[in-house]
Amino acid sequence: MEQNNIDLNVLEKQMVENLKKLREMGIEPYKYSFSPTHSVRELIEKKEEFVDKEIEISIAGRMMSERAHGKVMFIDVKDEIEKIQVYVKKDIVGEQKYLAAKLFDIGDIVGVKGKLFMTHSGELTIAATDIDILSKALKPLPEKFHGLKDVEVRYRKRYLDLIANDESKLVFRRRTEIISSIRRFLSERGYLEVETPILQPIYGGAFAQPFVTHHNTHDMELYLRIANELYLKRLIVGGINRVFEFAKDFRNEGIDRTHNPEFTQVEFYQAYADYNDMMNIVEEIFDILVPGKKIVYADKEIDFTRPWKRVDFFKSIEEKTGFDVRNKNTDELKDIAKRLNIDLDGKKTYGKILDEIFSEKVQKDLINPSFVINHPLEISPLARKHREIDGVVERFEPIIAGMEVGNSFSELNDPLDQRERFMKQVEERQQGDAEAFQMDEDFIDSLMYGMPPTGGVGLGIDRIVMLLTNQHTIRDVVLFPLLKKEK
RNA sequence: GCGUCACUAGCUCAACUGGUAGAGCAAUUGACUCUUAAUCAAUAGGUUCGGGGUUCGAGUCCCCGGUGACGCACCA
Repeated sequence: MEQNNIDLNVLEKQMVENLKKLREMGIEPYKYSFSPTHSVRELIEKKEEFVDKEIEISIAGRMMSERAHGKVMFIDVKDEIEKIQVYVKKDIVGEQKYLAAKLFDIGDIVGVKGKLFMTHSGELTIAATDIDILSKALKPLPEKFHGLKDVEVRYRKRYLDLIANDESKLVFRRRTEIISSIRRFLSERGYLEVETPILQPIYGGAFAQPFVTHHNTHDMELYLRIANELYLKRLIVGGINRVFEFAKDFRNEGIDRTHNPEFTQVEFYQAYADYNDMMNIVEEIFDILVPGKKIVYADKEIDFTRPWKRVDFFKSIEEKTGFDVRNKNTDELKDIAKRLNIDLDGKKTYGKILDEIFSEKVQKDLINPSFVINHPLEISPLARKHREIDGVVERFEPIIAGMEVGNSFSELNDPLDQRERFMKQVEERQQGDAEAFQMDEDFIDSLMYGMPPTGGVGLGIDRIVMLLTNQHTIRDVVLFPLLKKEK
């Protein structure tokens, strides 16, 4: 304790000093509980019921600022986002309480009892009959006017960001509302919410490198899931005909504006549906999320009016570039990419080159919500072959503001075809593609018992929240984004 | 992983081509019984991210390291 004091700066010393003085006055600065009669928001909403009435109300919250005037002081108390002014008058609360209140610091958690009135300047205010400290702060808050701007501190100490920046708190409230809306939508349509393993002995369902961990008792390697697709499909086999899960997935990859190593997806599967049905459902979900149809994201207006544009993978490339990239081999694709001035850098595989051409020439310009449909078979090992077009699968990706926000297929339910696709993946893995799939015999086994025709969708929650809150980095919609260790 | 830029008081920011590190808020003391970015007067607060170097002299220039932001790569 004594040693710690050496590190304290002047402000912190002062706050510890105030704590001691309060204890000397017989006031315990860390109370066990307090029962506010109202939230500040309730008082603001129902002020007519209370102003100038003989009704004693109480609130609790954090002291955000203080204006002392001799024998009177004004304190702003904030409980969630809403703030209310408290009028503390020596004549009303008494000498002892007033002296104690003077020892409170900005940042302290206080409980206030009193009656509501309007000041001469028209501000809703509690005339305190009693004010008590509930929890003493020992470090000063960020400055009141400019707030907290240092992005590193905002991410490392999110609590300070939430205290100082209301916009930040609103983003996270909105995030929860979005998740609740989607959950309600799916539940109302008869989808069963389930939980599937995060620790998986074989990972799959997406192209990504996993985080690896170890179970001591069984002495086995486990992977943090990169997707939950293969488990949800097992449940479809089991006769849970509509199923969904909000899942934290983990991918051992780089971090940028749209990628955090752990992120949230909702995946949902519906038996007897195909990808056309699933496109309609995705549109319906956004009907609910964007009731006004239009939003502004990064200064661009985005119109969610249905139906969204369908953009055929190969046709759109041909329209944009004049090149038909179907049925080309890897070398031919490389040549086309070169002629289109696309820098392929490290990209070598067939799928990666195709995807790069698509991203550069088509996807970037898809601002209004669009479904990219009918992807190449080679890059879609879990999607079933298109019913009419050769070489492509029944798959779509919703693209909004140029950003991929999901992925969906008519699910491959032919176990023999699935085994072949896995074999191809295993070959690519052997050729050094670290993101290729592992063989999953247990999953194929489940398909052998018969999976109904099924449509499945995965939606990236973080990116959807970014869009709907106009945030331009995933870190601003994830409460505790991954950062390096300090020091 | 690579490149560019940033890091100064608790917070938000200054400090010209190298020349005594400053302001506002927050804090302390005093005045003030309807203030609200309260006001007035005074006081205190710094390992300029860390380490090394160049120099008479480094917040400023050079090197190494740390953390972050942005871009690139990875994430088909």
